[in-house]
Amino acid sequence: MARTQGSHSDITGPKVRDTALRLFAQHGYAAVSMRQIAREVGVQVGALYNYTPDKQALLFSLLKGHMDELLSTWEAEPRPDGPRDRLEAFVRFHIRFNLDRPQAIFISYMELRNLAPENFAVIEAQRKVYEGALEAILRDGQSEGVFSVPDTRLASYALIAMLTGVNTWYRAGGRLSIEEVADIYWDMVRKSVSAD
Amino acid sequence: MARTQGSHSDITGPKVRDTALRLFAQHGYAAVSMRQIAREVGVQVGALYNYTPDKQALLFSLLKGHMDELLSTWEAEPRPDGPRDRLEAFVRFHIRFNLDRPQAIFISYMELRNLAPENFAVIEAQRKVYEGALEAILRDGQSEGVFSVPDTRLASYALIAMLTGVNTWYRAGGRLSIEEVADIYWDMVRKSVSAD
DNA sequence: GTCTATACTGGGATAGAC
DNA sequence: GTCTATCCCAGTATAGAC
Repeated sequence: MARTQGSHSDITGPKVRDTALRLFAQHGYAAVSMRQIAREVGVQVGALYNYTPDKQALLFSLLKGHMDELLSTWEAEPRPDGPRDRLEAFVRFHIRFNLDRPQAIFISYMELRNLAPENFAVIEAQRKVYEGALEAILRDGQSEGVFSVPDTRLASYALIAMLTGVNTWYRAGGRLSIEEVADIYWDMVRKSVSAD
Repeated sequence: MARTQGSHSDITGPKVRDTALRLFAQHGYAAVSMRQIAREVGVQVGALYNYTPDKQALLFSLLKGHMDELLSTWEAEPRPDGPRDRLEAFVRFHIRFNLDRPQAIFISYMELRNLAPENFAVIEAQRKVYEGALEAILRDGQSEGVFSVPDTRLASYALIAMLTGVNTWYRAGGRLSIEEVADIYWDMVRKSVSAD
């Protein structure tokens, strides 16, 4: 049946989020106006406020949705036995997950400072949970004698930064597939913690 | 002798740059207004335009000055013999240089997209020169058999990201000195390329 | 749910007096 | 070199008709 003319909440809603994500990633939250989002969605500015109370809530919703997905996807991953295989699983998961959603990753790193303090606290706590998973793997491996890491905290920071950096240069259709990239990074990570 | 009242170009000029650097790093280029800069400098808005033709030129000037300093300081560093020692020198230089000027480093990574295209091209070219220095070291070490790196290009990206990541967590007065941090990172870097 | 119209605030930049 | 005043445009957000 035909809908009431002008009623498109199931189309416009996602479109607002997709457009905002794309524009925030491209130009930055502060540089993107609600007018611009509306224009690219194909509605008038006022209509946006049916989908978000304000611009800040839109940013927070995008980041929160992304972090929720990151944590739940990671927790649903198979959990191999032993720190060595778990580290490899983390490396491959992180690269794959990040390269699959470059825009969300980008704003998750770039737009943290544009979150209101209470929103920032929520995202920051989720980030710590995720990074804590890596540090736990390193700690286990260290105490089991499978890894040799001078400082597990620093090592987790170093490895996260290294892995996340893939997004700054990787372009789909380049000379390497995601799997090949993951192989190369895993080789460096493995050696850096003296595994195997 | 007393200067003409209200004439402070030698004080105000640097103050404008310092203030802009600090505010851009803290809130982001797009989120900072010329009015805000003027307020914190202690002048009226109109006075700012004695020191920069516009806001964009102010950002570019900060980034350009930073990149110039990076390249000239690196080129003035002692250049040890052999890829292994040159890599160590690069690692320690990068960490020290970056931790010494966190704000400039921060905007150099975050505000690239807010540069006008012609300005972006200039900064990007300088960045490639710097990163090329690391890749050259890796290539030399690989061909001399001192390193084992599956892909020197990727390895240079990976290492740069890892080293630059120090700035996201390091705080002066924390439990580790800059030298201790550099020791730990050098240990991981060295192992990741199978040196020694 | 979307539109048009508008309130209100703040943006970058300039002119001209001192 | 700085100030005051101002131009012009854009921002977020809301009200009320359809």
